[in-house]
Amino acid sequence: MDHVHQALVSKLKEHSRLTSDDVAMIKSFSYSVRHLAHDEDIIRQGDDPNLAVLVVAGTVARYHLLTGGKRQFLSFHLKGDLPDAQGLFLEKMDHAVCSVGNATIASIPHKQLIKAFEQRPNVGFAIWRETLIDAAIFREAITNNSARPPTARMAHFFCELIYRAKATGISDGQTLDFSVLLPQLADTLGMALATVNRSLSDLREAEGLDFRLAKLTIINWERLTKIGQFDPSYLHLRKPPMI
Amino acid sequence: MDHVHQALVSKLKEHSRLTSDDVAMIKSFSYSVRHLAHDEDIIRQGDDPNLAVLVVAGTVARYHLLTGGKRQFLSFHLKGDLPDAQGLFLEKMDHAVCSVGNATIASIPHKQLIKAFEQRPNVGFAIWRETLIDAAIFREAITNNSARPPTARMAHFFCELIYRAKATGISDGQTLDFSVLLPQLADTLGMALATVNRSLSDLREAEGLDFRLAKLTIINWERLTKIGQFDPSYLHLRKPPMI
DNA sequence: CGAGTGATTGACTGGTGTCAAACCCTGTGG
DNA sequence: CCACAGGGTTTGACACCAGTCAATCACTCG
Repeated sequence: MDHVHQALVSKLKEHSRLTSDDVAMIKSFSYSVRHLAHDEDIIRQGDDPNLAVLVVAGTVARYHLLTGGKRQFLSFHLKGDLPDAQGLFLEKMDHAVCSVGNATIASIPHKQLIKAFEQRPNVGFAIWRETLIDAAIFREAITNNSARPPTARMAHFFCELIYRAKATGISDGQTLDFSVLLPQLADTLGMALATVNRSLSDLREAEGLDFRLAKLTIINWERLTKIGQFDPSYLHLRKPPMI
Repeated sequence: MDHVHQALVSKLKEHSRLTSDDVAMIKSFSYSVRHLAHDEDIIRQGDDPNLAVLVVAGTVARYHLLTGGKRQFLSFHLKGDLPDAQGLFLEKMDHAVCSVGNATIASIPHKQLIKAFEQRPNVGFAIWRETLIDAAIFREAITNNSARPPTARMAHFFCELIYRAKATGISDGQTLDFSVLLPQLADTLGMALATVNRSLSDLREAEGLDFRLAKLTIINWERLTKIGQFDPSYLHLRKPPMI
């Protein structure tokens, strides 16, 4: 099996059971690959795509474009994620998708996916579950950005990120390459650039984590989860990774 | 057709096309009805429900329970909504569901729904679409609570609410009974109670809306959408209502 | 070595949270 | 009929956190 299909199968297996027939169905998907530099738009707000994007390497983000040009980042996606699965059933994109750092994506025609869902409902249910976990992550983001003070908010954000990275096997749970810039972090967490810096140095001094030069390093996981009040149950993983 | 089935069919038709066979399938669902007073929990965080909740009348809310007892409200659901459709495919509830004011709900066994999806994929796709719109609403909430100042945030919140109410036919677009209390509004929008009051009186003075005694009144829709930067396209309705 | 990009720090301000008091309305009971 | 209690709302005073803006620093690349 090539690594594109493998990425998708592994991701779905994080939360769903797949039979060998299900896997065979997934293996039959055709796709085309594309490489991206930093901050390239993959899909724009208002588009009506007929391809589904699968992250193969690197990071991809979703964002709202606001009046005035400001962006609000909504989520970040790692290897195996389908950042625009919603495009399967909703005509117009209500947000955009872009690369964060160098990234590689594969595009799968919607038609093939829909046909697969009709033939093997279980494949559909797995991807449905994927989109539901997506929604759970959004809910957590609402809470994070609305109810937690800056430093806890920052801590929680990185807890989720490294936890998901560890679950998909692209991180050992200690370090992660994550080439987001600080102004983008500000547009993710709903805080000013100065506050991003202040909370990052808070977390450095508290010996929770260190984030600099696009490299995240966990110093003390216990402490970090405590600061960020991080409880991973909302990620609905069948086998939660140990960090 | 009784009004419970009708509520679900109408809701799904807001965004999806259903054949008469699809509708017949939905009509076959059995259910049980329950009446609720204000602020009763319907499902708790951590539950593993085997019934899906359908709002028949009144309002239902979802919320996160935080350490310390504070709540973060995530969304509000009106007639026809399935506030815990995610329970269909995710084992443990990562949030709770409760009533807001008097409400009536119907519960449909998961098994019946899953069987329906297998027999008629199109019914599954319609409910999948429903959950995707749910996710779109969450995304908008992230942006609203993270990127908009208090008054705009409040305006946007009520714009969405009355717009959705109008779409499902339970409001004329001018007034709506909505028995949320101000402290709950604060826990929804991520602001202090004092700020809730300040922005409500801002909107009153700006002649955008009036909200008092659990009754929402739109004074000037144009003005309100402008203040809240409200663009309803994220709700993905086939026939957007005119207000 | 200089330019450029991004990170960091500092001074300042204003908005938002906290807290407490006052208010309003409704329902109840003397 | 009025007094009172209670829940919910509204207002005010005040402190402080977080936003804005500008200057400085660090690093990379030409």
